[in-house]
Amino acid sequence: MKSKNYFKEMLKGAELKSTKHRITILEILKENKLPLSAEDIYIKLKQNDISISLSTVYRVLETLHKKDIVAKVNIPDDSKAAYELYNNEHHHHLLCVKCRKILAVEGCPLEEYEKFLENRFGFTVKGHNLEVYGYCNSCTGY
Amino acid sequence: MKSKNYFKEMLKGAELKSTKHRITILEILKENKLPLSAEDIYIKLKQNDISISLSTVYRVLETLHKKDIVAKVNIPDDSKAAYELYNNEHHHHLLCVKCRKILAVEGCPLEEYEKFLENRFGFTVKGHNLEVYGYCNSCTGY
DNA sequence: TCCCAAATGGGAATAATTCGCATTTGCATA
DNA sequence: TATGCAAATGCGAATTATTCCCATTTGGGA
Repeated sequence: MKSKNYFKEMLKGAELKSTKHRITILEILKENKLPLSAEDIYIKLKQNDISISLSTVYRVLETLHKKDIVAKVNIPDDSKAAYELYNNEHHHHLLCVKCRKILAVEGCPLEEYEKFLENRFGFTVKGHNLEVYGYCNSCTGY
Repeated sequence: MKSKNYFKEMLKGAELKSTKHRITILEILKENKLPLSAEDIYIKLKQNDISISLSTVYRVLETLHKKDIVAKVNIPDDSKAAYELYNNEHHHHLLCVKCRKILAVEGCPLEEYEKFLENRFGFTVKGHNLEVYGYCNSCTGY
């Protein structure tokens, strides 16, 4: 129940009402380390007998994204958007193009690069999207 | 006219027929340093009085993408895919979230990181998507 | 030149996401 | 604690981007 209050504060800080749906979606995102699509979340909600509209799921995710509470992730060669909490530590994903498994890797190699961009181009970096793809451990060589 | 033959060879190497449409699309991509959407290309073709179907533009781009001739680029907060030639030097984009201008930056900060991923996780890196967003020179501070 | 697999045209179909509007709800204030 | 209203939601329709289907055309090898 701690996270519920935590999320309430988070929403208040973003000037958003804390609704049951928003908090539940945040909790689902928190439990899942990997990015989920709107539909993934919708299905999980239904499985927990929570009545919600798919539009609402989209709206909640988009709202939270605009407030920089959730990240919108583009998985290569996947037509739908995925979302995850900007919680834990900043990380990136390795996508296996064969088995489509996603591996999260803590840390970020871009800090220096972003400073370079600011100095060299006067560009104020706000964030970045980085997805690495290739063959995972099990799929290498096939 | 040189590039035409160059593209013919490129297509032959990829076991693709060299059709007028494919070559024209490659030439459009070559002339434009920045990523273009399927529709952008379609419009450019129409402006040059070239009759083509939008489906064909999509198909050509997707085919060239699968053969690693063109890159499929995800521009943050843009619903459509963009494409550019895997020609010139490997580079990345800075997207200004205010004026939506895109700046290409030569070079890549990820070579070391990819080696690290291979060693640490046994992941065979095939490629990556990196887009940096923020405020450009002119929009900083507003 | 002939042939056939591959490429294309064009409209219909699909998938993901957004919109419109009526209803409900969170929360600030009385 | 009750009230009012802006914000959030439900739900079906609309929109957008992309893919599919199938009849027709075309590139390029024999």
